[in-house]
Amino acid sequence: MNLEDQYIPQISLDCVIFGFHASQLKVLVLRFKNSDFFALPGGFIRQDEDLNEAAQRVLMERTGLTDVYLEQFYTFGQRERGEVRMQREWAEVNKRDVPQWLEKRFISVGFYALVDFSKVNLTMDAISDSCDWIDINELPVLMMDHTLMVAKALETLRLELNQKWLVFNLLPEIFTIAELQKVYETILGRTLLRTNFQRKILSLDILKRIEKKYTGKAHKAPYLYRFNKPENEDKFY
Amino acid sequence: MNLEDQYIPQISLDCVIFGFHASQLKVLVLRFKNSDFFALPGGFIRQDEDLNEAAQRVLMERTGLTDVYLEQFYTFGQRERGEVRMQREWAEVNKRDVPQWLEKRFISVGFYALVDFSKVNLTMDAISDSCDWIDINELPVLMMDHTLMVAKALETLRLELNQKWLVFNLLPEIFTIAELQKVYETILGRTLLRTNFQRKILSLDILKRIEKKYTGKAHKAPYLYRFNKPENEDKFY
DNA sequence: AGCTATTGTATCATCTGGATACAATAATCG
DNA sequence: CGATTATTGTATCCAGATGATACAATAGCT
Repeated sequence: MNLEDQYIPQISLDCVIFGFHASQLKVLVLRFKNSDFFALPGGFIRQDEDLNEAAQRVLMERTGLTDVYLEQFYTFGQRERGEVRMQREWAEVNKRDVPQWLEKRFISVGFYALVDFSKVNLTMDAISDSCDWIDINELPVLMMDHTLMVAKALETLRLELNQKWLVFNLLPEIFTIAELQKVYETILGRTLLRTNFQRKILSLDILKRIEKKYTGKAHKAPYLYRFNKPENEDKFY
Repeated sequence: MNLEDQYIPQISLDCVIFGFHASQLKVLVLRFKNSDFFALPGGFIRQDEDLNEAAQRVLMERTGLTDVYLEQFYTFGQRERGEVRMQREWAEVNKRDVPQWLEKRFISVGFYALVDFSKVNLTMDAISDSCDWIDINELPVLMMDHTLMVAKALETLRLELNQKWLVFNLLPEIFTIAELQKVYETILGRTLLRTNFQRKILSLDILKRIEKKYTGKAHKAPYLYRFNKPENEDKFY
């Protein structure tokens, strides 16, 4: 069975995978073998597969992640997204032919994912030789329109931040309010007043207080919390 | 030149076109020749054409509309969107063969458009024999997943309503605050307090008061306004 | 034991939005 | 022709949310 029969031609998907670590918002970026080409993890859609399922599969195959918060944010359909040239350059470097199937123009559906950094166990695939978390403010130049994709994904994330309970996907099960606040601040790109943030978050009645945290630091220990999803999803903020 | 060379295979796009008239939010729906099949206006993407341009073109070709507020809202990639069956049924009714090209599974990018009802001059295409504005609450059963598309488009519209200056695309150049309020109410699906709506809208500093309206009605005449887009797009609501 | 950095909570002022009141006014009706 | 009616424009009161500041509690350090 050839590629054309197995996958839908001229459509791809790419994933902007967000993680949070050391007070920084990070994106998972692949580096192609024997090259300085960086790209987002992406893949194709099988003929007998739902688009959204394909995204889950691609994410799994290329990064080992499963059960991830994953959502479409935009479909990139520029005539000249740059793939062909880039693919060729990469193929030259690697002394391989680009399959004819890949020569054509592609339309790519962009997904963004939110993952718990601490749970990620990266697996490498055949073409990429490194796969790293990179601070959103220190991204290298990415292949094709992938830089635009990250920008657009972040924009969507900011917009949806206060519409859905997204942030908790970026945190471990248990966390402090200070950590939670840091996530908000990093995504929004601005600082928030600690006391008011605390009041607001607690008033939402979505956090379950667990116990005191042993910090080992020379100051009062904060409480630990767990996200407690409310039954009534209707109202928000 | 055959279809396969001209258009990207297995990708389509569909448009949910919103208009406002007689205090109702309406959607433009096509009815196929010799059938009871209703569908959204849609089309395909040329090999040498941007996705978003294709949407503008399709809109133009099928409805005569140009310069329209048009935006992606979701990409529909269910394995079984129902096209094949529906296409066949329609083809049978019309004693025509479905081109092989169309037999395959399609992924469709959904766009929504906001148009000034008063400016629309509908033109019919070859396959549809009627093209009507239908109240969003009185839609017939639509082909494939188009009913879902309308629902998702409306959801997006509601979300973006307070993020961007969308509503004014649905109104003529000049309007009263009462008319503006009616648009908000219809989209949001609930009534708003007149006095507070007026205060809020005027405080945003986006309306230019023109003159008094001669109504011919037995009561105080309202002012007319024009939308005055602010330079600073940053802050909103 | 006192110091320091941080946390948890209270409080005050300000802003925003819901609700009500009321004067202004353009036609119509008696 | 003045009273009536429906609607518009604006003011005001009140409750709840948010911004800003104050301060006591506390875990480890010196």
